[in-house]
This record gives sequence, structure tokens and C-alpha cells, in this order.
Amino acid sequence: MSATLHPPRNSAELIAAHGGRITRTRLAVLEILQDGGHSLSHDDVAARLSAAAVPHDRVTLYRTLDWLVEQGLAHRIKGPDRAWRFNFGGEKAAQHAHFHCDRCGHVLCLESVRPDERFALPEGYRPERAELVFHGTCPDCGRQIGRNEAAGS
Amino acid sequence: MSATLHPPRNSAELIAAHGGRITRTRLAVLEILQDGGHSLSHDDVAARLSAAAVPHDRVTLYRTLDWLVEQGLAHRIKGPDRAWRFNFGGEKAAQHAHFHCDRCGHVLCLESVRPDERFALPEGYRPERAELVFHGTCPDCGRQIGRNEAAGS
DNA sequence: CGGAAAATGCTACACTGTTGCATTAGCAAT
DNA sequence: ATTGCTAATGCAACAGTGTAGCATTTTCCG
Repeated sequence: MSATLHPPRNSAELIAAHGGRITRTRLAVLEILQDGGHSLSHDDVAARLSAAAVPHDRVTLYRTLDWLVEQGLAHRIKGPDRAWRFNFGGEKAAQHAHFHCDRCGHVLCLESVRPDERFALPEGYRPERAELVFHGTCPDCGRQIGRNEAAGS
Repeated sequence: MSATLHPPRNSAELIAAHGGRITRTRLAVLEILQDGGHSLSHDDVAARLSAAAVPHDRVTLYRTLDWLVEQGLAHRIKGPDRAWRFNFGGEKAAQHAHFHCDRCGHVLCLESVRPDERFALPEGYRPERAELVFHGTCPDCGRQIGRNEAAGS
């Protein structure tokens, strides 16, 4: 069914372990999120479903992504535009920073960078969680720029 | 014309100094942004324009806000939903953090808190700017909670 | 005042996401 | 394997946020 996606056979178990029913869309989306090296928007996921010839519905996909986030199987971050991006893995356990590449538009997780306790807020504020997002050039794009410059403008 | 808004007479000069024409909407929006203690969405601004009986158009308001941001007279930050919030003052000069209150929904500027150079990113990343947003309870809401608890539930 | 350019105010549209509801399909019990 | 309950789906319709195109109005400068 999903010949073009490497199926990490435990997707089904993951879903079942969270008390959900195992469905076509959930399986495919979980695999896509695991495969994708960076965050994917709803639309990106839809495109990959189409590419893998998995029939799907817009609304069902939204609901599937919401469910994965609720269950801690994925996390959601804001993109450069006003669409959410989704990543495999829950957020709770990993309060990490993200990186928006201004060149390719990808959103990457920086697991090793955490806002933590570094900041002293003014009197009265009670922070519970911090969101840290860098903007700039990602390693891939950096390499490409390097190559282009090396090859002479 | 704008009797309910304290008019900081220099709004007009600010606009003129940036080579823009002085118009009803620009004046009113600038004053609203200066008045508002926290970030305002497009819709918040529209509501205040209505309250002040300033006729306005949705699209013009979007364009006015964009223009203010372009000119460095305001800055734009992401809100908890997918609408932008606007604040008086340019971002360039002040790369500060923001605070989303989960209770009242307001977005506040933390001028004193800056991400700066505190973080070591993995090899290859070239950050140009960092966005730091805290979520939690703001001082106002914190005080209210305190009062309610003191008064006995 | 008169004219050029900047802003405005429409209308129409695009994108992202949600709601309601009838239908289908997954899963446990039989 | 069949049955039945309920989760999940698929569809249509809608809501919120923002943008594009373009004719009209306003601002400002001489």
C-alpha cells in the first residue's frame, strides 16, 4: 500500500498504544512525519499522501494531525507564514528551539538548544514555557551558497 | 476628530518624516498603537477605530499597518492564534522578547529581555535573528488570581 | 488652483482551519 | 465469521485573516 514509504512497523503499535484506531491516514501520516527531515505543513503532508497514492480528505488530515499532537506523537510549531508545521515526536519531553531558514523556508528542530532558565523576566511575570525560534540560513543552504561563490559568480 | 484619543501631536511629524502622506487612518492608527499598553491585532485596531468613530476600511487598515511596520514605526509579532499583533515602535532597534498571557490573551513586549548571543547553535547554522516568546501568566492576571485566592474561593 | 502621485475603498479571491452531520470502518464480543 | 457499538471519516458549508486589481479620491507641491 505504501510502497514508497519505508514503513516503520511500529506506527500501528504507537497508535494502538494511545487508544486510537489504526487507520490508513494515521499510519501514512505518522510515517511521513518520521521520514521528513524537517517540519511539514498540513499541505506538505497532503502532497506526500498524494505522492504515495494514499487517498485522503483535507479535514480528516487536519483532525489526524491534531490527534497526533494531542497524543504527544507529534508537535506543532508556527511557520514563517500563518500555517502550522508538524514534526514527529512530542513537545512536552523536548522543549527545544527551532530554526526557520529564510532561504528554503524549512523549519528545523534544534534538539540541543533549549531556552530553559536563562532569562530573568521582570517582576510579576510567571512564565511556564518559552518558545525560541531562530531565523537565518540553514546548513544546507549555507553549503549551496558556499559552492556558488566558490564556482565564481 | 479624535476626541477620545489623546493625540500625541507628533504623529503627523512621524509620518511626514518617513515620506508618507498624512491621512486620517495613519494618524488614528499610530495614536491607537501608542495608547494600547499591549499588542493589538488588526481586529483590535479596527474596533478602536470604530469606537473613536473614525471611518475606515479593512484593506486600508491592513495596508496602513504594513506601511507602519515597513517604516519602522511599528513592529509585528505572531499571536497565539494566526493573526498578527502590532506594537508601536520598530523592531530593528529593539530585538526584545515577548510574553503571551494564556489567561487574558494579551501579548506584551519585554524590552529588557533579549535573546542576543546566548545560544550555541549546531555547526552550519547561521542565525540572523532570534524570536523569543514566553507563555504563562502576566502580572495583571497574576494579581487577579492572588486577589481571588485571598478573598477565599 | 491644478496636476501628479500616493492612498483609499471597493469587490473579489486565496489560504488555513473549523463545524455539523450523515456514512463508513475498526475493533471487541459473541 | 457475524454483529453492534463507537471512533473516525468524508463531504459541504462556513469563518477568519490576509491579498490583488483597479477605479476613485486625497494629499501635497508648485
